[in-house]
Amino acid sequence: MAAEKSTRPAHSSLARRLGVAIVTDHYPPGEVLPGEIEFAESFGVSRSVIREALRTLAAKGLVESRPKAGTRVRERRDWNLLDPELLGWMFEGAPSLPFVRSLFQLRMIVEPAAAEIAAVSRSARQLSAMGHALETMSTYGFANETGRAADQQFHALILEATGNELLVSLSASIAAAVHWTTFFKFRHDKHPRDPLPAHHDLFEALANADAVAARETTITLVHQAQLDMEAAIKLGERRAKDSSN
Amino acid sequence: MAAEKSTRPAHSSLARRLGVAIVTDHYPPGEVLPGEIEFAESFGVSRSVIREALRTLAAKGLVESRPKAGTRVRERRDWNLLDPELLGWMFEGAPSLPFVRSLFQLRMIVEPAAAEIAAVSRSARQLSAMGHALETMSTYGFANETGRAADQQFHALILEATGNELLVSLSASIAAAVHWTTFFKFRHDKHPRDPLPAHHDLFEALANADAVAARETTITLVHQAQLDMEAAIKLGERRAKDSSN
DNA sequence: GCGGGTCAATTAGTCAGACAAGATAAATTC
DNA sequence: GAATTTATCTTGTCTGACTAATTGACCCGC
Repeated sequence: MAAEKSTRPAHSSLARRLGVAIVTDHYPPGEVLPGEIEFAESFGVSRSVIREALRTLAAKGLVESRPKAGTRVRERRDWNLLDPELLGWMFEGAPSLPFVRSLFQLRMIVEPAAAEIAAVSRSARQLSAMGHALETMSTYGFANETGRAADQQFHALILEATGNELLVSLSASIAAAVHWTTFFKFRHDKHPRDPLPAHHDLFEALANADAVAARETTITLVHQAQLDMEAAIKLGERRAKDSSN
Repeated sequence: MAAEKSTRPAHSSLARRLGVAIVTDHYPPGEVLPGEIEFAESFGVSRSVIREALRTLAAKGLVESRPKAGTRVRERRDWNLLDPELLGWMFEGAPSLPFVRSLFQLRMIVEPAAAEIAAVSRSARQLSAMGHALETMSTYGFANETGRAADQQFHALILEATGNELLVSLSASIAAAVHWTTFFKFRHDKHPRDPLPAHHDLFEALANADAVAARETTITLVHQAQLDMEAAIKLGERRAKDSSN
């Protein structure tokens, strides 16, 4: 019934569908999925398709297949939660408050430290690219898709400036999740605090190669995002409760 | 020629083989892999096996398949470097110095922060489990497999004590890599500095709920591991150069 | 009655061959 | 020479069959 992705391989759509079903606890950990033949028929696809979808999920640590034992959902602690795709699936449903707090705690650890490093190792070229992204953000704002893209670009440039590819990878995962949280946020509340001034402060710190200021401004930036996010979640929960009563 | 895993699915072994080949730059980014039929024949397997292996790699961001265009290796920045399996593959060959430095920089960011959180939120039960792991480490040492397992257990408990599942996931990835670096280290140098005293200090800080001390001792712990690691790498490089001359 | 070993049933794993769909590159036409 | 059409090449999907491994039940011996 949902608008399926037009020209996307069936195994890919199916992997996504099953992945979302698993992370939303439709198939709880420990549960054994139906056998491949039966499972394939229930989705109207061939066994090959189901199997390739399961391989994708297995690669992300979601499931585990063994002959005779069948395919079972692995414990949540075994999931590769930092997989960008997996994080995206998490935000398909309404993310739980503890999970969002975990996410922001991680951001609060990683992003200030990254900004600190970037402040002393950023190149002039990267700095100018950041300036450009910042300008685009100022022009379009955060409600606009172009503006949000510029925001992500801005943060991606900071991470890239650290010269640490693991930090880049980690941030890419976080960014994937943040993209959804941002969308989620603006879906509920059209007017959160304006994050633009803080971005300008951060840019200035990076331009001045001021590591301490870069750390501080990033902390306020993330903290502000967290407040907006939590407010949006609580608002969403209140609305859900109202409509159910 | 290498001792293949005995009873492991062919698609899994193949995924590993191809994954290692890609991360060791045998198939550089941008390169188009041979067609599935040809590729399958060259490995003596059927198309299904090759396809499922490629799905696994695609799930980790290593490759990308499109009809007619073929399957090509994606740019390194698109890889999910924090995938535990992928990280393991990285350390199949000799890891590059910059990569190892990235890894330790990340550890230096995450682990002290995690220890700080764990110091105030660890339960009594977790604390006693840590004590037990520490004792096992003291008994068996780091050259022994049991001792190394206890070391990993010790650090896993700290992360678990943070109550942040994303940190747990991140650390699981790092631990996977550290497992290899430790192995790599002891393969070259039988007698690095003894990390046990630092572990005892960390345990004491956690027991006292002293966040600052937990952070500090973790920093020295990671720093020490980094020094040992870099020495081992340089020693390895020197030996490689000597034997090639 | 209980423990261990044996055997059969079930399920993932693998194989072969075929057709469909889509994208690229070549060929053709204007 | 450029745009359009055609050819073909590769992944995607399906079918149906066989293989192999694990599990769980059964049976035997203690």
